[in-house]
Amino acid sequence: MSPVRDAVARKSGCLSSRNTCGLQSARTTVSYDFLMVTLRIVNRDTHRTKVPAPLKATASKRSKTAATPVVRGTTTKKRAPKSPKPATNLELREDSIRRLSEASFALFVAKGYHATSLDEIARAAGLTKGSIYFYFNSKQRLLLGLLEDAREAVVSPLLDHVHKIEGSATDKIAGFFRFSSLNGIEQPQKLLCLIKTSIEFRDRDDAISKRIVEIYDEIYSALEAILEAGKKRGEIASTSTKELASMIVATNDGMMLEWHRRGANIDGRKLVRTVWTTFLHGIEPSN
Amino acid sequence: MSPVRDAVARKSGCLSSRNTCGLQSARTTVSYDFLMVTLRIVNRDTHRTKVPAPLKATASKRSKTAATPVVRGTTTKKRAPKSPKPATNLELREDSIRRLSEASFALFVAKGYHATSLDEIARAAGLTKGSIYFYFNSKQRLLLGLLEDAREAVVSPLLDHVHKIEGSATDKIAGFFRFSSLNGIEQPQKLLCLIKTSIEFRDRDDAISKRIVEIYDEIYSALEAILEAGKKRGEIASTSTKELASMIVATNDGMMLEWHRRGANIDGRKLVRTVWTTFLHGIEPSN
Amino acid sequence: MSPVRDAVARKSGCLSSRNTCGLQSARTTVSYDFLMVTLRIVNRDTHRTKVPAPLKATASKRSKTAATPVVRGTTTKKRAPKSPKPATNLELREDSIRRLSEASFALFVAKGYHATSLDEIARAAGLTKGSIYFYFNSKQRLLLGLLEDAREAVVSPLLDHVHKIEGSATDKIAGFFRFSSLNGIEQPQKLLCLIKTSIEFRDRDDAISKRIVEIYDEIYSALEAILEAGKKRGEIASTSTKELASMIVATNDGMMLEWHRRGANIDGRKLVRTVWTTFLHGIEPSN
Amino acid sequence: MSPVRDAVARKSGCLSSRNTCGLQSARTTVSYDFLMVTLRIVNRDTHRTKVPAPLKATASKRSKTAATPVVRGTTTKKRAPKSPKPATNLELREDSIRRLSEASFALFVAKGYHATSLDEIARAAGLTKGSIYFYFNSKQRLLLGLLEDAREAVVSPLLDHVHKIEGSATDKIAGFFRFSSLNGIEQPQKLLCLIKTSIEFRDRDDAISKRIVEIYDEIYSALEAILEAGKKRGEIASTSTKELASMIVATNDGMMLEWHRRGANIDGRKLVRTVWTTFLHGIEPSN
DNA sequence: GATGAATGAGATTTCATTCAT
DNA sequence: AATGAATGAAATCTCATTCAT
Repeated sequence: MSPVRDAVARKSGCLSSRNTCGLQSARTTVSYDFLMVTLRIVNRDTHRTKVPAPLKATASKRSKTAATPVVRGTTTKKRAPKSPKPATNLELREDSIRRLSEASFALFVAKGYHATSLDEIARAAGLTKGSIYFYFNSKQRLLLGLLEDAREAVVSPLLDHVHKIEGSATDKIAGFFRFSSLNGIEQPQKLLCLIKTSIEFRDRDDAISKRIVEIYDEIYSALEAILEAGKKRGEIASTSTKELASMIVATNDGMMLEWHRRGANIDGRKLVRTVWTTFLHGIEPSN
Repeated sequence: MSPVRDAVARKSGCLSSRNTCGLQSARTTVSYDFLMVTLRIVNRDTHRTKVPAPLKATASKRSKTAATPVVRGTTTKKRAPKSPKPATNLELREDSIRRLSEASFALFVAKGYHATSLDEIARAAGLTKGSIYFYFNSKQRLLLGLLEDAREAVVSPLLDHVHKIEGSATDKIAGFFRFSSLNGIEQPQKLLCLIKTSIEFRDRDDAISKRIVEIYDEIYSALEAILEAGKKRGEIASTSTKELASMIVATNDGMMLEWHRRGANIDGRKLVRTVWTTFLHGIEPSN
Repeated sequence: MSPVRDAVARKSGCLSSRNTCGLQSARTTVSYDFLMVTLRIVNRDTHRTKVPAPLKATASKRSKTAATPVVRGTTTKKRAPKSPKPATNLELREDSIRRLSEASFALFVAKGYHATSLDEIARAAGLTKGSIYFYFNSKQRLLLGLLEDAREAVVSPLLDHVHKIEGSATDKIAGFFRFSSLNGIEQPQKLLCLIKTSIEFRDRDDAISKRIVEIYDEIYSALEAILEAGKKRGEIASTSTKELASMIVATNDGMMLEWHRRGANIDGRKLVRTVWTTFLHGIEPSN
Repeated sequence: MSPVRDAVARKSGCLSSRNTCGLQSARTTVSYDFLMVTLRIVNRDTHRTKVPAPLKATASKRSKTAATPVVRGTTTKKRAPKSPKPATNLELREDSIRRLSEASFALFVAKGYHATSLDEIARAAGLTKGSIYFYFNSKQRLLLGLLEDAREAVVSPLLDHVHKIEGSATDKIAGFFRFSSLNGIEQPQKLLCLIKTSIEFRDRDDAISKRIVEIYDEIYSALEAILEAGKKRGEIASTSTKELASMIVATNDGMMLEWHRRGANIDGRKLVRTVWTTFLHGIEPSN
């Protein structure tokens, strides 16, 4: 998609599971960092967080309505630049887009698209409503942009990963599930945005619904291809492919949503393990 | 809740999965009645099926552009009664409440709470916004009422059913899952409303969130009790109880949502079977 | 068109050229009442103006933002009912629609469509923005409604009148011009709204442009039919019919706009006479 | 006004009626060059026609969705120069001003002042909003500048021309009308801008209204002087001078607007002829 | 019991304007 | 000379809610 978005997408990969703009309650944070990968990322972020709004050259002129960015403690009116360098236009641009994207991801995931106002997003991003329209052109396009981000950051890597797996169909499915759930626990924002949006925009006839259907169809297609091949090789019992693919997606999404729902009450890592085990061996494993 | 609500709530359990206000596409109807259990439920429903004139025919006295100064003057003020009998006040009352509840369920499931306006609901019910305020007191209370309905029609029977099952913990869990999924496929409206609402209202601090947490906690408690007992008897490997309970809920909800998402593209019955099998035996069943 | 609008349209015929919601400056008032017809109408209006907000039963609950209706001097918060009777819903409806229509006509004529905000209209009508959306569904539809009003109150009577004229084509054209200009001077609001809108929405591709083109085409068609018939009978020199029709419209509209532009600086009656004479005999009449 | 503006204003008289930024549809182009006078004017224009690459080709470096994070990065920062010569600063300056003026004229005429955004203008001119503020200081000043342009290019020559006419008052009036209408058909942009603006800004109290009143007063004064003199010499029937002047302006403006309204549906040349004839001899010429 | 009128708070969107670079 | 980021005020529009009838 757009190179700019691309540029940002790549960077925003480092959106730590911690960096939830203060919008996700503390409890969820608990279970985020149980995996190696997480640590690295959290570290990257942390070391960036040390930078305490060092150089105010970047700042936006006035942000009267723009309450201080939620993320940062310092209540400077000027937005705290994430990068210490004197911001060029391009940096400014990317920074703003990232702020807006992050805030949107966090809020859309926490409250849903319809229940989130652009004012909230702008405030959380330390910018104004106008800036949202400057970068994205409407609330809808904003979400479409996020979906693209999510697709590139979550779906594509997943399908790429699965594609590279060698072995039986079962291996591939297990690999799919493993990769997806670990990634989901690790980088929940984007995956959750995708899942929640797919639920909120079911059965509509707008651009968002269409894009979501396309994205999910990519996943279904990949899974069905694997299953079909597996059937031909006798690795998979010949149940209905479509429903099998749906079952996989259902388990994955259900797990993410459950984790999201219960927040700190459960341990994401353990939940993943439990679902895994069941998924592979059923609830009567001893059998 | 409001006493009125309550009185009606118990009855409205008979909200047939068919009578979806024309809001759910035809596809779902296909897969509803494929299981024995269905029949029983359908029967419950059927005995009220004297009621002819489904909503569609009655509904929307006025067009979409309702309030515009459009021709309307002489439209019949009285709505066509659903039941042919001379309507007593009580019947009128119950009829109106049922219409509103049905319309709300259908729309909240289809579009979500925030994206559904009271106008839409009133229109779909063949009444006016005012009547919603007459029976329920606000949009929030309306949803709370539906949640109560759903709890009584879906959750209570499920837990009752599970409670009566004799056998190992695994048997009970399997029974839970079986009952829930069949019921869910059969009477999706209420269960879906519960699930979708639980996602839309995650992490809030309002009456709705609280009630949902309570309802889900009932389920978690029941499951955890079963699991704990099973562990003591050595029927369940001693993994974390909480996460095990969550896994069960996740699988169940994920399946419902997936079915909801894919609509006519998959066969609900087959999906349930597939999820079942996997749930019991894992994806490597031939083993 | 819609009976409601119809009902209102018929009444608002008595929208005196004086009753300009205080939005047209005093000067224009000067030249309005120079014709017999005017006098009658002005009288009708005047006698209604005596009614000094007699019964406040009608009133709107609260009109905090709704500044007191511009037209009336008394600064009662409640809107002053134009008719003394206890307002039924229908009366309320018609009254509100009339208020909004009148205010819109006045403001659209005075400032143009784009430069007029709905807030201004609501304020001038003594209602709120919301009520505009209750009766009309958007700013665009509001204007479309006004155009319909104008067509029914101005264009249709004009064409009817011309149709009844017996005599030569020249007689008919003269009759057209006479009727239109007298009416225009008498009831300028609607005709001016039509003319100004036709200029403001030239060359667009929206519903308004289309409707205007249709309305003007009615006029062109009627004129061209007359001219063609006249040519056949040798009453009209065989110049191009289309341009001849356009010339007639141009003279008429130009005169209205000029009167509108110069306001109190010129005498509408005299202007009409002058244009008439020139139109019939040219600027070298002594010849 | 700004001296810059002034300097350029005089030159920009050569804004050809053809070079309408692609914003005026083809039809108008058809009827432009049908009169002798045209040729002279076109010639004036032509000698500047070395300038290749009309706006169309150059314009809009960026697409309509300008500010979205869309691919753009490497677009040439520098606009393609209209003149091939190595642009000095002064040339650049004049070129930019001309682009902006042309785009503004075209858009203000096509859509009106209020309905045209600075973004549209900038886009049509191949520049950015900022540049408008660099050269003009606000949207209002931009229009004031255009009005000055129009006055100098349209009104002054007209009055000069009329002043030089020798003969009776009738001759002068006829000359006024002839010159104005031919010029108007030839160079419609500026005259139309004047006329349309005079309608859009009627009755206001801002700088634009005032300037327009002044400009029109110049015309009225000139006409009234002629008429008064004519009356004294008995060449003009002693009707009211003011209304006579208004009639002349009304006919002229009405004709221009009608031509503007009907676009390709009528032949401007024929319309002018028809209006002329009627203006001189009335609709009963055979008499 | 139910309606339809009306409101006001807040949502999305537009846009003239400012300013650092 | 000109850009592009950003703003804030105001515009259009939506919608839950109130209330007289």
